[in-house]
Amino acid sequence: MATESVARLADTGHRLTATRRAVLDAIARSPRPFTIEELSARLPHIGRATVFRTVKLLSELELVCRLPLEDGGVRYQRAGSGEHHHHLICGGCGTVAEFSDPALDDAIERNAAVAGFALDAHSAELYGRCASCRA
Amino acid sequence: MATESVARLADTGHRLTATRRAVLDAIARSPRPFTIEELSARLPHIGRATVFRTVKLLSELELVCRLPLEDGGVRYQRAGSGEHHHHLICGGCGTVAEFSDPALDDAIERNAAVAGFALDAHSAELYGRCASCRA
DNA sequence: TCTCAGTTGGGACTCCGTATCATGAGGGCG
DNA sequence: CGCCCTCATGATACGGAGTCCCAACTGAGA
Repeated sequence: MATESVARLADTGHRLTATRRAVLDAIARSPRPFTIEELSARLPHIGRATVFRTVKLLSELELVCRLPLEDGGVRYQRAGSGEHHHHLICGGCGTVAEFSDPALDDAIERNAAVAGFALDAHSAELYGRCASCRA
Repeated sequence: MATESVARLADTGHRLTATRRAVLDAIARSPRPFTIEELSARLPHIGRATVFRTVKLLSELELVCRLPLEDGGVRYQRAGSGEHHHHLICGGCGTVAEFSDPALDDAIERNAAVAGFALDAHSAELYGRCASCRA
C-alpha cells in the first residue's frame, strides 16, 4: 500500500525521505480517520510542522483525503480508491464510507450549468449514523 | 427583512436586545457574504465575542448560512429563502448563488440508504466561476 | 417596579495551521 | 563512489478563528 504512495511521490518529483516514509507508514496503519495531532503523537521524533506539510502534500497528490466534519473539525483518511468519491461520515463511531455516484455528480454539474457557473470543484459530505451505530 | 428575524428570535425564546438588532441590521445591509471580522469592524461598539455568539445563534436559527470556502475559510450570508438549499460559490468575485434541487437531494438520500446510514445532515458546496467572472 | 435568567464586553486562552530560517539529507551527475 | 545543489526538516514564533470566563448589565414576565 505504501509502495504506491512512494511511487506517486517519486513520479511527481518529490523526495523519498525517511520522514515521509514514516508518515506514510503511520497513515497506512491508521484503521480509522485521524487528526494531525493523533498522527503527530505517533511520530514523536517528527516535527509537527512536517506532519502538516506531509499530509497536505499527500492530500494534493490525492493519496489521503480531507474529511470536513459536521462540527467544523477536520480528519484525514488514506484514499481508498484514488477515484473521485464522496463520504458518509458516522457521527457515532467516526467510520467513513466512501461512495461514488454518477447521478449525484450529474445533478451537481447540471445545477452549475443552469446557473452559468464554470465548475472547478465541489464537495459533498453526508453526516449520519452507520448501520451498526443505529442498533 | 430584519423584522422576520426579530420575530424568529422572539419565537424561539431569545431576547431582543439592542445589540442583536444592531447585528441583524448590519447583516441585512451586507450586499455580499461577510466574515465575522468584517461584521465586527462595522460594529465597533459591540464585542467580538458577541458578534461570534450572535452569528452562531442566527445560523442555528437558519437566519444566516455558513459558507465553507474552498480554501478552508468561512463566510456567512443571510439566508435567502429559509428553505433547504445549496451554494454555488464564485472564486472570482465571491458571489454566492443558492439553488435547490430535489434530484440532488434524492441522490444523496439514496446513497445514504444504500450504505445503511441514517442521514442527519449533508453539505454540498460547488466552487467555480460565475457567468460574469468567466467573461 | 422587581427580579432573575439571559446577555454582554473584553481580554485571555485554545486550536489549528503557516512562516521563518538555519541545518540536514536525497539523489542526479560526473 | 562521492559532490553538490536543491529540497526537506525541525524548532519556534506567529497568525487567524473561535471559545471561555466572569463580573456587570438588561430584557421582559410577574
